[in-house]
Amino acid sequence: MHFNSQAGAGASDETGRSLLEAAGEVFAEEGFRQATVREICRRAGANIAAVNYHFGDKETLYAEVLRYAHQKAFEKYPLVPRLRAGASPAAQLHAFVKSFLLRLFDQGPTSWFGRMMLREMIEPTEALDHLLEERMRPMTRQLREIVAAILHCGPEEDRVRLCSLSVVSQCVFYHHCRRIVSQLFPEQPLDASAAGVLADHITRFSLAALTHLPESQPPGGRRRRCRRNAAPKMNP
Amino acid sequence: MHFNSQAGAGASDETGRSLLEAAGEVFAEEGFRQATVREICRRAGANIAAVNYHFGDKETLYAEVLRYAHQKAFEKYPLVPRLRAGASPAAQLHAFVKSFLLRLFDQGPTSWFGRMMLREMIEPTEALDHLLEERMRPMTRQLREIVAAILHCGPEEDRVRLCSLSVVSQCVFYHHCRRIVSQLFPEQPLDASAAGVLADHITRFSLAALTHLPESQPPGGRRRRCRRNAAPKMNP
Amino acid sequence: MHFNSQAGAGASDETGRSLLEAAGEVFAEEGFRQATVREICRRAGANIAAVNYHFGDKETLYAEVLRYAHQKAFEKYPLVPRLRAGASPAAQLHAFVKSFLLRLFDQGPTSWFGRMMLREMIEPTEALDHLLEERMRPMTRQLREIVAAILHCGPEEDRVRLCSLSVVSQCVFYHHCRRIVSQLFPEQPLDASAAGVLADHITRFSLAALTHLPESQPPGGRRRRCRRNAAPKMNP
Amino acid sequence: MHFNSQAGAGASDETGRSLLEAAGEVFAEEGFRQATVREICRRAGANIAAVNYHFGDKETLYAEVLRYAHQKAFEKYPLVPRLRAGASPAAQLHAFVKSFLLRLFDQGPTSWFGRMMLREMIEPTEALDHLLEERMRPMTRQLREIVAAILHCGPEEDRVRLCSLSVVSQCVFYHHCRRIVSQLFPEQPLDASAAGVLADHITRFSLAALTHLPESQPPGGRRRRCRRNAAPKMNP
DNA sequence: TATGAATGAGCCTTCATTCAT
DNA sequence: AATGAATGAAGGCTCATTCAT
Repeated sequence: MHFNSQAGAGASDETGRSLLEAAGEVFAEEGFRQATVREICRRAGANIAAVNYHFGDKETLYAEVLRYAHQKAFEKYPLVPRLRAGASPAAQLHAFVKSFLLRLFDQGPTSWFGRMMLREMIEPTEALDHLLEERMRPMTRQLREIVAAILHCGPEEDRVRLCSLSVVSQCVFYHHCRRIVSQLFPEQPLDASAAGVLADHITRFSLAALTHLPESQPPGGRRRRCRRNAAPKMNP
Repeated sequence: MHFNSQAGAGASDETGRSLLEAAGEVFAEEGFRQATVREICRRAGANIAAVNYHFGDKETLYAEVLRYAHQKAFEKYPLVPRLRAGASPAAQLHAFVKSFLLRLFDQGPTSWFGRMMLREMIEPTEALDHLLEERMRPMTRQLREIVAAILHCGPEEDRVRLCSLSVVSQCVFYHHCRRIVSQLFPEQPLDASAAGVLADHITRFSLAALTHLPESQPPGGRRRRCRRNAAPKMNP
Repeated sequence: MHFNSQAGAGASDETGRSLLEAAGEVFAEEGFRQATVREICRRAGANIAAVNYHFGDKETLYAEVLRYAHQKAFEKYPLVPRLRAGASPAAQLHAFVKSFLLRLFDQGPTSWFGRMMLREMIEPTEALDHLLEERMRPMTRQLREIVAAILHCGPEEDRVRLCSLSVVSQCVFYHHCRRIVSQLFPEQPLDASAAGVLADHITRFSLAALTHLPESQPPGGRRRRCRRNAAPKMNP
Repeated sequence: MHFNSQAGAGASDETGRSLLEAAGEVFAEEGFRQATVREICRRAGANIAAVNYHFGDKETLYAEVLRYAHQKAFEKYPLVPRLRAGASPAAQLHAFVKSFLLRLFDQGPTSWFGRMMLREMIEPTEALDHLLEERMRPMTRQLREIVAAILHCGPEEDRVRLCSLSVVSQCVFYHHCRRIVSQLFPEQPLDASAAGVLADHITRFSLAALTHLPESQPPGGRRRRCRRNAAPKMNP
């Protein structure tokens, strides 16, 4: 754990672990810049100099925490939920959305990831780069494949990307805008217990969209069955 | 402009205006807490004490800027775009989404509002309360009415709320996660010029969903017109 | 009133007078250093620059206020209360003490003097010098004469000075230590209404002392009537 | 010494002690509000942040200094000076007055207490409350008992309180008004070396008063032994 | 191996004063 | 004759970091 020590370190990783846990809480609550080393050490029951001693500096600690948080979240809610072989794309989408939401709405240490990512989205840190390429890209790939399967087209088409983002956006939104949504719609539950209901809605909404989306440039042979409503005249 | 003076103030107001503009930039970039009065004054070409003189304190300045930013954004892209009388709900939805996106993706002073709201969502300020109730609620009301018209039901139903949020979530997302999306999908343009394309997609996606949404959890006997795709078996 | 203007000034001394009154309050409450020009101007309903305009600077204003306060206090409670010709020294002492106390315990503008002097005693200002020599010395002279008359000796003797200070000390004390005395002895009234009672006690106490004070070096001929108690053996 | 650490602290404590000493000087000179942390740190040879680190904030430091100053003053000049058993009330009074004066007129660290109390009297701090109740009340109690013994009455009578205050007032006065007295009476020595002379005078003056004080407002028939001087006609 | 002590930059705010009008 | 605007120094305090032990 000690940033100077050789791999394997000493017997007692205890302080380092306490710092990691405490830092998870504080970074999730305050973000990188507003979090203070003092508060982290206080919660970890460690000396004020412990962060610098164990991790070098605040930034390195943050990167470590982000990785740790990601690992925890994806350990509990894996990227690829175990589906029976041959699960339908619709079922896969539902599983994807639900695990996505659970990751964000879970409480305790698991929640650090979602809350830290929130901050990263509007104020990226160097620490994000690695995570994005190594960890996030597979997730987007998976979603694109599910969406492509539903759309019956290749995963690289533009509309697949746009539709994937539309799906993700709904998942992220309920977490991201939780506080404002709660104030504007007090009747809308937004805690962990609501993840199921939200997942159902998001999946249903997205499936309805995906399965009835008019093709931008109708390729010709492909026909939509529910023609009546599917092609809105936007500027009547 | 002076925080002690009555409305009407003096002739010039120049410094106060400079501060407001500079503060808009800085608050949008840094958020309330991380923004520093020093930087604001520096950019405004004003003395370090100017904020205190003109606005009393940092918090009041922030509230003033938020109000100013909101006004600018909604002046340029009004809440209710002028539609021909009797415009179809679909057209109204498209207009709503497009002006929503333009507000967020516009550059210069108009962009402050969206960026400040971003921060407010994860770290609300007292200044938000008033804005939320007075300014945001009408917007949500408008959207609910549009969605309700498409769904052929009353605006207070749960699914109207959920669907409205699904629409908004897509608009917000492209702005909120702009940086991450840009990195994961470099091919996806996300600047102001893309607002049209995004608005088209979001509207098309949402309309497809709204017009084909199963009315609720299919109780079993209920049959959808477009049976094949519309009622996914989520856990096959 | 204007520090630049010729004697006679303009027609409207109004702002200057307001400043003087407001400054009296503030200086009495806060002392010279802690009083702020802002607060003075605020209370006077004047512009922030009014003090500098009318008086040059804070220090000059303070000196002006001190003189003004002294004048007010001694106008209301003159140094030499009108006594019938040939009043006994005891009666004169009582009158001196009482007017001294009234000056200190009076409320409203008259109280400024006592409260400002309080501050001057522990943190003298240049403004004090003039007042001390021109105004205070006559008062001490008067008291010395009264005390000397009671002691049947010349006003320049050491014991006259010491006894005068003992008298004054009691008057000053109840005002100076008002807050602490009030907390330690809540049953002791210390407002303006108590001035009479306090004056009676102080006079009685001091007269008893003065009339029975053992002479440091008993001059021989002079005999004390009440010998028994008057010469305490301090180190038995 | 560190404000977070338990009593016992580290080995050195050197800076904390330096701060305490420097703060004693500065607070005695300037009072709480006008004293600056910067100046304290400068005199202590410590960093500007040292006060915050060692004491948390200026206010806590002040409270600590007040306690420290009190302790120093009463260590050197204890409340109850060692009197031979069965010392006469007069001797006790003299001892009380003398130690009181020595505490005030002593120089160096011992003088902080008196000078800080001076400020507290006209501008009490929260730090005073505790000191007043815990430390000052015993002193007033002691004096009341001495005075009561001289007056041959119970310590709770009104005149005991008034006379006690008359005694204390003289002690306090020479310290409190030192500067003004020195200017008006340059011949009056008021440094530590004068404490003996002043104590003698105050004791003699007070004893004379106490032993010859008319028992109350002479109701008319009541006759004093020393009729000639003791019952002044205050308004002849 | 680990820490209490200390650092100096920087935070927001308030101050008496000055300046252009 | 008078003022609103602006100034720069200084206020207490917090910060991540470093250092000697």
